[in-house]
Amino acid sequence: MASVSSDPARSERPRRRLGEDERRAQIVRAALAVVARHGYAGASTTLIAAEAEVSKGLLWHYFADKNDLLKQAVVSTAAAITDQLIAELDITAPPPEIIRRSIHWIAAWSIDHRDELRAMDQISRTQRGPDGQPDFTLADYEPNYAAQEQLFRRGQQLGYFRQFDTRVMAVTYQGAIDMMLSYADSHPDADIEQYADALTDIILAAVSA
Amino acid sequence: MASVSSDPARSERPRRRLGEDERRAQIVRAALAVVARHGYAGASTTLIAAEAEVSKGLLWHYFADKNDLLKQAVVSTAAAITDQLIAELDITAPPPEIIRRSIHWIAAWSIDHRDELRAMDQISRTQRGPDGQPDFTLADYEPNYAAQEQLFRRGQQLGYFRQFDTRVMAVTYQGAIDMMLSYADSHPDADIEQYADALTDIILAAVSA
Amino acid sequence: MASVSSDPARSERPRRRLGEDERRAQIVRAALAVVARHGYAGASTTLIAAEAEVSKGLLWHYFADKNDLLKQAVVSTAAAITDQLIAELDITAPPPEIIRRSIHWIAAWSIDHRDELRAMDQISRTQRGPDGQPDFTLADYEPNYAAQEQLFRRGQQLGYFRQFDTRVMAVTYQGAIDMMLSYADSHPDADIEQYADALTDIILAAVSA
Amino acid sequence: MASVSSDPARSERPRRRLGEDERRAQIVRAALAVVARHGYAGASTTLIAAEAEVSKGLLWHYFADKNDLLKQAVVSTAAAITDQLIAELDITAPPPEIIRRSIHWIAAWSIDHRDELRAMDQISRTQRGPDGQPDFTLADYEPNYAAQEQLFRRGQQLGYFRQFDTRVMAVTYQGAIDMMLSYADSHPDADIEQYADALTDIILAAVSA
DNA sequence: CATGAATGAGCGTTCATTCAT
DNA sequence: AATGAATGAACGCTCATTCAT
Repeated sequence: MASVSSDPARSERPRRRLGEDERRAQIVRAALAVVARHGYAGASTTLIAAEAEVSKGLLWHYFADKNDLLKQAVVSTAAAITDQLIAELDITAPPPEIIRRSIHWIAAWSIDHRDELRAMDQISRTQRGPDGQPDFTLADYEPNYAAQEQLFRRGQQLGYFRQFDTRVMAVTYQGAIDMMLSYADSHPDADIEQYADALTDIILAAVSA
Repeated sequence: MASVSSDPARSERPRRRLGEDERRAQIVRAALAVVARHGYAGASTTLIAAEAEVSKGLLWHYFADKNDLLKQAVVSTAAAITDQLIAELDITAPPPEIIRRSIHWIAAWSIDHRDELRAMDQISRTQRGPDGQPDFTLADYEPNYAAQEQLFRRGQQLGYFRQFDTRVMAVTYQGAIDMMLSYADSHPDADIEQYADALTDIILAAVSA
Repeated sequence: MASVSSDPARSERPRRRLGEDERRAQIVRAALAVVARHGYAGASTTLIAAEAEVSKGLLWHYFADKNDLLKQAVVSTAAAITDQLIAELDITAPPPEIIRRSIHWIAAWSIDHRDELRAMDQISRTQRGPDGQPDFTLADYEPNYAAQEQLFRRGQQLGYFRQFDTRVMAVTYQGAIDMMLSYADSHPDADIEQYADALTDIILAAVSA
Repeated sequence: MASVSSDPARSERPRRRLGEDERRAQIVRAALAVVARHGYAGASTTLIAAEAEVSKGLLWHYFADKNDLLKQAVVSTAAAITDQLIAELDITAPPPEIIRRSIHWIAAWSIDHRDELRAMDQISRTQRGPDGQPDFTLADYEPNYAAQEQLFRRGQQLGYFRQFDTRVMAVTYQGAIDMMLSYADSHPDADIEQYADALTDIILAAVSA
């Protein structure tokens, strides 16, 4: 999914003439790769351009500035992930089952996307605008929280779940998922499937009637 | 907050001489304040020195370099917090009670220490050494995890808690606390006492027999 | 010597684009000029960039760091000088004649290149690497010594010169040349042609059969 | 000659109460040692004060500034060397014999004083005043040159030496001595006695009738 | 007299951004 | 459209010098 495949004569510089969207995607991919490898502070535009095999100046053709590039990298990739998860999920299934499957799907998905996750985490936590204010806040999670709350409320209405504060539960749920990913990232030998099982058990115990 | 009183028209401050520990503490405080306000990337030594009302060069009198300063800021402040919490807690109380009190104590404590928390979070998540590796990792949380696991196991032995994976629960618990603090930070109008109540309810539901 | 001609009232220069080699040469020239004028310790990158009429940052486009710049300045200039001298010399002439001509050629040449000489001398004697060891040592003179020794031995074989320690003589010869240049540098009114005559007399007296 | 000998209770800080001259000498010795070890650029006042086991501020009690300290270090040490050499020499001996003995005495002396020599060389070649002009020039060698010229002229009058330019010869002679010391410094395995023999031979060949 | 904490100017270097080509 | 040479502001850090103690 990440590398070029349709390039027969790959000698020297192939004189790419890509459409605008492919170029943007290529640069975004490079940016995340560099942030994952060198950290937010180490991700210079020089490095990103080199990783994308593109000249430095071209970055400013496609993005207003470095902040804009990294912001778009996070936003577009996060949207893609959410889309994938939703496509994967059977939203008519019982809420406990949806939760179980979500946790496991994310756990499995994260194995092949550690770098993107690491990079997005770094950027969203570190980046600030010229005014010094964070570019990303918990407010950006609102859509996720809302969707999650909706699921919890449906579970409550259907009698699967007991009464609890759905807002706090949604926030806690996101935190639990993030911790699972961080934990898997920093404990490469841990069995993430097993972690997902244990976490599912805990979450369901917290919410079940 | 400025200390000059007897020389309003002089531009030079009178060069105070402080004991080593007070100066270190003063600089550490300034560093955390600046990181909280401007973010990790925006926290320049120039800004930190200005915040501490001290000349820039003095920072290197007390700290080997900027990394060292920020590392010590996190470590020393974290130790102070843990000490306070432990002193506050009655470890002979029933485990569910300990959890309830811990959550509420941290929630209350955080109100007066938002900046320190924000700054410590930023630094510990962002800072990397000269080799590019993070200065702080989840491994630094190990002591916390271990203590928390011990509490959960005691609760299980005493029959308060059901059987569950204490390691995953400990990680999830830390994540839930962090999210509470982040949430309170980004929703200044939210009632954190109420949040703490709801979170206690959820956590205890997850672990209780 | 300033190159702007068509915009006298503008403070910004028009950003010239030069070939790599010209720029390097320009910067090297500026570096030697600044070292000659302000000494090694006084030769800051700020001054060098200003002398080259170039932005400070450009230095790091062409040289790894300041040490690299000054090292290359010495090496490339020394190579150019040696090439010139060799091209000038008739190596089939009798050794005494070669010595006479060398001394006079260098004496004459030095008149127009005082600054380069002064600067190269300073740099080669002063500069140290990050490990604290000198960047240049007498070992770098070995090729010169070897060539000079060869000349003396040829003179001995041909019967022009008496027997003497060619190594010590080569070292002494280089020292005598250096002193001539230093003397000329610090006594601008002295007649260097005459000095060269007197030195030739002394050297030939020392070696002749 | 360099270290303290009359200090019975050397515990902690002996609370030295030295006369002004001893203090100056102590600091001068430390300065030369540090310059020899770390080079001119690496010789900070902090290092020098530490080497002298004296507080940093004390340096400004005894010397106007760092330049003054190093200048005095060179001047006073050079004077001491000259005094020693003169005391050692029998100035009534035949000039060729004086030259022979001088060269050998300096060669022998240098073995035990490499560090002083290295340091003095560095300082005298590198140091510049606030105006950018060298603190030491060949003009400072004038007394040496004058004395040396006098010796040569006496040799000429007595018939030992042929006619030659005594000024150029004096300059060359000093250069030859300096090269011997540099050579010995950078070739620790070379036999300096033998070098001195060979150099004497060359010098005498250059001047003898 | 002696100390070393404190200062501040200046350093070498990095890097996002611009713009001549 | 695309390049990368060139810019300049800001950075972390050093160190001779000062001065409160």
